[in-house]
Amino acid sequence: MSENLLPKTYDFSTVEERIYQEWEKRGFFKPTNDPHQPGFDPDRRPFVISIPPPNVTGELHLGHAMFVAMEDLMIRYHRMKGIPALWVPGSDHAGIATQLQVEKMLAGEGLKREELGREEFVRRTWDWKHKYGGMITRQIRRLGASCDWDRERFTLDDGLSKSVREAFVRLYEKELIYRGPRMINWSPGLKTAVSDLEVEYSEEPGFLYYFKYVLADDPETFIPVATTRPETILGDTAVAVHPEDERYAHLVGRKVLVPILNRAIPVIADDYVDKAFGTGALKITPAHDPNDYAIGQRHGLEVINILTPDAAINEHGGPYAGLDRFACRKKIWADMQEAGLVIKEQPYTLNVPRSQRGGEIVEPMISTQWFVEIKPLAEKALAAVRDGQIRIVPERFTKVYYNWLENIQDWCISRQLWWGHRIPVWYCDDCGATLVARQDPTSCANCGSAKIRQDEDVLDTWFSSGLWPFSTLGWPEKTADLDYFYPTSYMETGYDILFFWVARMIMFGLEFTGQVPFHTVYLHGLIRDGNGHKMSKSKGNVIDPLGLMDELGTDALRFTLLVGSTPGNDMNLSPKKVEANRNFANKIWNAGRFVLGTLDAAPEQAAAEPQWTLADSWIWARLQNLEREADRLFSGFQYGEAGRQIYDFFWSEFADWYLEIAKLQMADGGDRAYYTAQTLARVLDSCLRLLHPFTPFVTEELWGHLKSTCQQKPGAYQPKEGWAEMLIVAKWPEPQAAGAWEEEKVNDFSLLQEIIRAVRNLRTEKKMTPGKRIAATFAAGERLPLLQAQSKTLAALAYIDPQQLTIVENLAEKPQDQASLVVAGVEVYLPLTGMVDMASEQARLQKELDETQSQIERLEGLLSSPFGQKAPAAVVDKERQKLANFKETAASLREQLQGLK
RNA sequence: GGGCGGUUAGCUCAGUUGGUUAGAGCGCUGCGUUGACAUCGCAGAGGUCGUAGGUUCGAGUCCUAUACCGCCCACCA
Repeated sequence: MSENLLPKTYDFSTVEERIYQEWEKRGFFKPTNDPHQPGFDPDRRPFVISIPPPNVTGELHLGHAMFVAMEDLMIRYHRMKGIPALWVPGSDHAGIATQLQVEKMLAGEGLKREELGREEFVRRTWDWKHKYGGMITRQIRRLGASCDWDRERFTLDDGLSKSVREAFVRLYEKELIYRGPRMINWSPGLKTAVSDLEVEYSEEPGFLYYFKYVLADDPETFIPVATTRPETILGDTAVAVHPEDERYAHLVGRKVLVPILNRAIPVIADDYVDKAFGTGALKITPAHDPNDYAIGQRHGLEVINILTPDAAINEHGGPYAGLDRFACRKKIWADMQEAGLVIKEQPYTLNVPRSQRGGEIVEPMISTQWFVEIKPLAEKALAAVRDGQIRIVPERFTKVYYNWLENIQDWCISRQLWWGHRIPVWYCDDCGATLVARQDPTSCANCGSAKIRQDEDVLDTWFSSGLWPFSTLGWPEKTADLDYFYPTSYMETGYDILFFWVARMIMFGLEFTGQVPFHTVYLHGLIRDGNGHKMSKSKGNVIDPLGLMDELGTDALRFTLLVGSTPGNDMNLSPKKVEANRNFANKIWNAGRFVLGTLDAAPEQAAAEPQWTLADSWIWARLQNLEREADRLFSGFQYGEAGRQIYDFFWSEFADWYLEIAKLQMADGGDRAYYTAQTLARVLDSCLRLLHPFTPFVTEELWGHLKSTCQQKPGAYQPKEGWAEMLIVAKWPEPQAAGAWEEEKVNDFSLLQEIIRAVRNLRTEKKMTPGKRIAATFAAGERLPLLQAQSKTLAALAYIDPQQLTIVENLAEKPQDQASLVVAGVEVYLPLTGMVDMASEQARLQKELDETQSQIERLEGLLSSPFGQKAPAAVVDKERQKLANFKETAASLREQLQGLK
């Protein structure tokens, strides 16, 4: 029993790192058909995933753990199917996040970004990246990620920077990139423009301020106007009313005076105005409101920007210049009150736009920025999903995707940051020319002047991430990798970045490579805490995956994430669940330990052809069924359900039943023991394979022991295709069509289980000397052959003394003073120890009979209803069979009741 | 304003071509430990599947309406 030197409890802490290094060292993370290796076969199609690149600033959170677990499962599954599998890892420079992080670090040294200057700041950010950037990838390795680390990329490395440059220039040359003043979202804290997607709206209490716009030539007459942002009055260039609003019709065309500043502005009429809202008159600030901007365009209004980059009032604000926007709001309102211009203020719920990163209130502002004209790209991206070139899982997200792309606005791609891909545009100070170039120019292509300077801005981080599936494979170079591995297969990520990232990859992929970047988008849900709340540092409910792995093991965490989630649905994670799955890992370990022990004890050869027992056939049939189910569920992306079924099979069927029976069969010795050991090893082997994509470490470790045990022992189990080097590259169990014999074996065994459970139940209920073997009598009727054949198993699992076990077809006389029951037509009698409580025994049987009787009535009703005619014959037969069984049971119960009297 | 998801056992959730007694884990109750595992075993209690209609021989599953919770998009000052 040498193998039982294995520890009684699975100790993941000594296993995980060793196994991971072994996999990596032996090169299993690399695709088996690599274009860089001799013997490469371009016709063997690969399976490819590009990792969603985590931020270099990142620390592992459960969102990362989720996608790593899911993608690793997908990769391992395909790898085991013999498909060359490539998982390209990497990380994202994450412009804003990283810049903020480094600024925070510098602040600790009392330094400011502006004081250091751009060049020095970028240098320090690279230092920071080199120092801490590896942390996230180390943590991803801990999760067991089988990425090809030799192909690891960073969005700001040379190759990817080249891709970004190429993409920008191509779009510019196609006139799909332009620069100009447009309404953008300005983040005053970050001092940069951000895209629409980076703004989040939150409902917050505020006020609606009502005030007077007095006529320029008649101070007694005014138009009442309401606003939520009084400071924007400083930028007003018109007051608008609805054309059909008779209250104000006579004032259209007149001039009114901007409060405090006393600028005269026109009263205009525009359909946009809602007569019913507020006062029905709308102040127009074209520079600081998107709708006002549109109205301003229609009416040729002046655009007055009143804000500085940090959202203080600028020189256009007259006496308020230099004041912060919110200080100005208070001050101007107080001043207006004094001037008698205020009507009232009313509590009002605002929908405040805030920066997704910094959290501060974002200001709509006219600013000169770079944009991608996105409609032409969006159309192709829409078509690719519509015509099925790309499938989104779960399917409902296609609608969301369509909706967004159909209403898409031009994408603001410039950011006023220092960390990122600098916009490849130069301006000539001498001739004013704009130069856009793949190579950094040293002089003006137009006039030859050396006095050129590069645009200060960098690109939105998502611009480079949008290229990720092909830039990581070498694009725009025509590399062997790009040729072979592109388009990739699945894009697996959270639904929260469907627009940010997925849609942009599709647009860019089609635009730059003429192909879809992947054919399937699999979206997982978000991880919430045990109560369904979003995890956040401020709430203090963040669960740290590293802590969970330390405490409960990587396999437990992975299994929890994979099995607890369904596509596109959020999941709540609690440590309790992970603990339960730690127990499962331990169960696998111990079942494995037992099997290894029996293999050692088994004979080295058999004398004859196998005579399979019912249990052998049953477990084999169930395993085949499991393999078919796993295959069906995997191809339908139902990984969670597949995991659950494997779990159930392993624990409730293999461990709870077959292992117990195997102990008996081993005790028989000889051929029985030999073939039992074969079955044990075979089923364990298959289970480890099926489980490996979910729980790679414990299965690999155990499989290693299984392999060496079998290899050392003559006559031991061998997989059909021989032993693979390690489980990670072992063959995935291919499902076989169901054999005709399977159903009968499964039915017979189920019946046996039912009888055993019933006996155990009765023993418990009657409190019959626990742990002691008892006598039993079975009147089996037509089940006689089955029970006789299975008498040993029956006795052992139902704790019956084999010497006192009686199995007959029918009893002439019902035994007296016995507890009895009927199950599936088999009558069971157990001697009652102690006092026979006739009354309670009678009551119990009567209750049984009543229940059976009501089932009979239910089924008779059902069968005489139209169901009997219209339902398929197979379904009806099943019910008829049930009815017959119940009737048989009822008859037996009645006899037993008679016997008691 | 538009769209989506959820509502199933005390708690957290499965349940994908509609098949007739609805499942798991945790928790709970009772019993059990010299041989794979107490991170365990055996047995048990616990649900009119949000509500109201409809389709069907048959609905947790399909349709319609509705309530509550959550999310996304749009951004009426």
